[in-house]
Amino acid sequence: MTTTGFHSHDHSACIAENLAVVDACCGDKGLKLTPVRRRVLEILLAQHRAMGAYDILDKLSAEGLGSQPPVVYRALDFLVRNGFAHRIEGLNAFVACSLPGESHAPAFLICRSCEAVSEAASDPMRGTLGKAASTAGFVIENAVVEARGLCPRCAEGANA
Amino acid sequence: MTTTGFHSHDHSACIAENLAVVDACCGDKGLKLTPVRRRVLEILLAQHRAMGAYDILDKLSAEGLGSQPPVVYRALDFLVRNGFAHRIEGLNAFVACSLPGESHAPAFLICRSCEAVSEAASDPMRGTLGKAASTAGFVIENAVVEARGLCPRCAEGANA
DNA sequence: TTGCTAGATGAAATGTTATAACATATCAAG
DNA sequence: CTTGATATGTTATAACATTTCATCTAGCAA
Repeated sequence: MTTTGFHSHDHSACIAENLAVVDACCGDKGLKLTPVRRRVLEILLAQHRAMGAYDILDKLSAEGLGSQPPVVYRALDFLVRNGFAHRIEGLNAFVACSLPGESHAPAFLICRSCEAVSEAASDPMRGTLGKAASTAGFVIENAVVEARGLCPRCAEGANA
Repeated sequence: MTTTGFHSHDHSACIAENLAVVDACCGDKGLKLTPVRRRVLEILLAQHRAMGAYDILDKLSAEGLGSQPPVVYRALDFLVRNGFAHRIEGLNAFVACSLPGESHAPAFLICRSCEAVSEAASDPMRGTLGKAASTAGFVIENAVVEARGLCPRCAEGANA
């Protein structure tokens, strides 16, 4: 079980490595990581938290990289479609993917206090949900799994 | 494993029974099922599908029961808080609860074709997600589990 | 080189979902 | 009949997302 996001780490290396993987992946697949797309990914990577599209847009436009909603939504769409970022439905917000290039059935642990987001592998077809689906004759194509609660740091703070 | 919503049934009885349970439940807990709240629940019960707040609002206002967004959002808030309805995050929409009065950790099967929604019991603390959380030291308070795909009827149609 | 094509971007307007803020009504308890 | 609590009505606006159309650029074929 790999989860990332709640433990401390060399964050600039983490960003650099993620970007390198995405770069390579785009090269392989003939995808273009244009300046806007790259910058949006960098903004997301700068924090292991969910950001709203308009928060990202504020940053972008401060840098002169486009100032209208479609600019950021198009970039996010590219990143999400290609698995470099994920949408958090429960927050109407976005996070960088922790495992770009890997196959994806992500589940999220979202801290309600600090809004940090951690990504875990999941397997929606198994367990209760899979059974319910097969009983009902339902064909699962994808699943949203988002747990909310307290991250280790905030849980500790809450007890104090 | 109980799932509801995809099989055919006596729908007017299904509505009546659900309302009766909710009525009783409100009586027990001293909650008021006012006309607006009751009507919103009826509108949701009329179909085993997710409806947007503004769709509901249209119906309400056609009947003279309040015509502004807060009216419907407040009614939905009441219904969701008390477990008589659920919010579907992936659709920004709402469904009536299939098992009002029961304890709740619902998971949803949502047909992308006809938008029918079926509710299943889930147990987010178990399985992959629970393991990931305990490994990370994350305390889950609640979870959103929404599977999208094709319901039996639509799956059959798609194969034809 | 020219010109075609597809994908990416810029910009304006609009659509959709949700809440803030404040006023009013209703009703049961004292 | 006042008070306090809860529910509603109403206006305005915040927050999130898409449509539309024009323009630009890279890659490529004639």
